[in-house]
Amino acid sequence: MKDKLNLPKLDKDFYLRDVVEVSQDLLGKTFIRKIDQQTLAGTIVEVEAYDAEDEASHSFNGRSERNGVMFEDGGLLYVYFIYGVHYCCNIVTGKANHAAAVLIRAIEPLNHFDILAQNRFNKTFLSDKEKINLTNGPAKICQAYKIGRSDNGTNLNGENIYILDSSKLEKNQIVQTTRIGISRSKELPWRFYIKYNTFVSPKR
DNA sequence: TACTAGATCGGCT
DNA sequence: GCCGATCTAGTAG
Repeated sequence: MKDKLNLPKLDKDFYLRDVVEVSQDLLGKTFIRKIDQQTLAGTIVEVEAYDAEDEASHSFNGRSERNGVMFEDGGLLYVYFIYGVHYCCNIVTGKANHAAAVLIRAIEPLNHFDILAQNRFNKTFLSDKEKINLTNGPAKICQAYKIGRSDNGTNLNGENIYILDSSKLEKNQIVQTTRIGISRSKELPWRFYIKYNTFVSPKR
């Protein structure tokens, strides 16, 4: 566990690549969120890619106040607010003006379960169902790890939020499917998750 | 287990 | 006005 947190950060070049490549390579990597003097860590277990020429992407209709971060160089956090209730968190990829990002859909917590539980359910003793429900969806992650509007645009080479490098998963550990919860470009197979992982989001 | 509604903001036509 | 890269609680079966 300690060892796992001492790995180097992913460098900027990692993020400057094609969004579908980056999304798959993010699976199994360790996400770090420092807040209130604590280092919260979790493994990325489910992602979706959203590309520039992709009708389901927020960037499809051009740059705006909201999606501006997507048009920057890769390696930034894009946080958006949706349904009047939830935040979702993305990793910006590719070079500037190629607006693409990876939606982080599920994380397997590695430490500080009590803090995550407090953030999500306002209590620290959870049922088995609640334990799974901590971080098995994009908005749940943001609630558990306290990611919100003010984190939009955070540079992942900084000290606040970043992702650690580790060896790439084998292809046979990754499942590829269509994306969830969208109405356009439903046919694109750009959702990826770690096979058999308990924290992959439930089907809707 | 399966479906449905409600929450409730802000971006965009 | 409309509706969304969601989640939860409720009801019915």
